[in-house]
Amino acid sequence: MPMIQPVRGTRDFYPEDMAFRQWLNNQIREASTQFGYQEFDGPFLERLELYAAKSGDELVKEQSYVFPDRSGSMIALRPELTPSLARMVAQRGKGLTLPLRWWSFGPFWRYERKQKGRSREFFQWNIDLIGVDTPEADAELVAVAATLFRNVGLTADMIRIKVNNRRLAEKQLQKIGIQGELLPTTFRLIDRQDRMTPDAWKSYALESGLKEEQFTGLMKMLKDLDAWKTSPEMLQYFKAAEALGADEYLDYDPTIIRGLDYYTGTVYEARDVKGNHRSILGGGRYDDLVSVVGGNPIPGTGFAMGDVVFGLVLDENGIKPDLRVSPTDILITTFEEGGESSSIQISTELRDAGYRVEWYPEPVRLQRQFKYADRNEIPLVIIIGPDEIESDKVSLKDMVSGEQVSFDRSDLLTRIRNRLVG
RNA sequence: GCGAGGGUAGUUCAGUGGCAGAACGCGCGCCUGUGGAGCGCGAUGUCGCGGGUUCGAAUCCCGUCCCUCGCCCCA
Repeated sequence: MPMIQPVRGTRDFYPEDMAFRQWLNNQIREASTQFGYQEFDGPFLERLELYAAKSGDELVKEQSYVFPDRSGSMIALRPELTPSLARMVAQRGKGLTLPLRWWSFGPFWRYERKQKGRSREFFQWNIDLIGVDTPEADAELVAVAATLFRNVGLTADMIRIKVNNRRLAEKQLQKIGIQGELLPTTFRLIDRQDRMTPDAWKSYALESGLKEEQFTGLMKMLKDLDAWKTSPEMLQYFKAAEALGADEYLDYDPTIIRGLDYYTGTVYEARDVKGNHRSILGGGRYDDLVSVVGGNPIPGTGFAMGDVVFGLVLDENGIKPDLRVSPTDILITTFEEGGESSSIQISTELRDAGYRVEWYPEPVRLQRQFKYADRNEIPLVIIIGPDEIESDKVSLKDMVSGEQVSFDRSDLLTRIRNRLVG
């Protein structure tokens, strides 16, 4: 029988992969909770309409896994979390004590062509601050991200967070006569600049309805790295970021505008400095999302970070953690067959004392058993063979130092507790 | 949906018409109850699948499936 293919775009998590996923989850939990954020999660399945309400065109029509359930309702595997969050907030309505600081780490699905940094099934960290519309709130989110980066060893010369503000951009565009219907078009245009050649981009701009002088104005605007100084909101934002210790990662970048329609203020994304990867995280302020799903308007700000690019960037910078896969503290060697062997008895005794213990499940050559302990980086090995049983002793080997001692079996727990032999 | 490159041992790959290979990993021995380093020995396999050309195909031709990378979109 031929091997059945895994579903395209999914990943198998072997123990070593699972160790990384769990490590990432822990790092995310650590950074989030340091700022008082509470963990939550939405369902993995949602009604399709929830996404149709906002995320709009591409994400819903082209990239969602959609299927009818047995009652005929159209169901989607969640492609993002923000609409669920908005729904959950709207549902509880006034019962919630604002502001809300919520975070989540879980799986998402997008039906797209697999490529570097992108898979169809991926994990994402979402974190949001809801109920406040101050620049300080936006700055806090970036500070949480910066905390994670620092904790895992990603320094400011490895990655940058590029920030802009849509209200500022709107104001600037207004000055060159771009407003109304031309505004979203121009945002999309800005978003695509780095993916097109200058010539192609220019003709795309003119086709989109920009006049020649507006195009020139736009070019000038995208090169003005001081424009943020004209925005009180951004001045306040950068000041807060500095107080929060996050400014070392931050750059103002007028070309950052972001594709999603619901952003209203601050927008940002983190990229690796070398530019070898897609964005590590992206987010911003959305001030009327909750009302879209039927609640009272509540402002919010937050971002999402995918696990795939994050892992690639850690790897490239040589700071991906070397994680131990086996949880075992102590391996008990086995010499004899039979259910009542001393090996099993000792393993139970040590487990009752709170240690993580495994016994070698068959009496193979000792060499194999030690090799097994070595490969799994098990720090301690107990040898209990005919010699030990006859003299009522136990031998203990420290796999790191290589030292081995023999002592009375009755001393076992004390000797283990003291760990280092001698 | 469009474009490019691939598929040979567990893994990474070499092999372009004539015996199916290397490295790493794995197993065994040196070492009768002791891992990591070294040396020696050993096992690897539907050459993605189907068809065709040929005395002979991993190699050439046709078809097909799958993987990777890019475009689109995005974490």
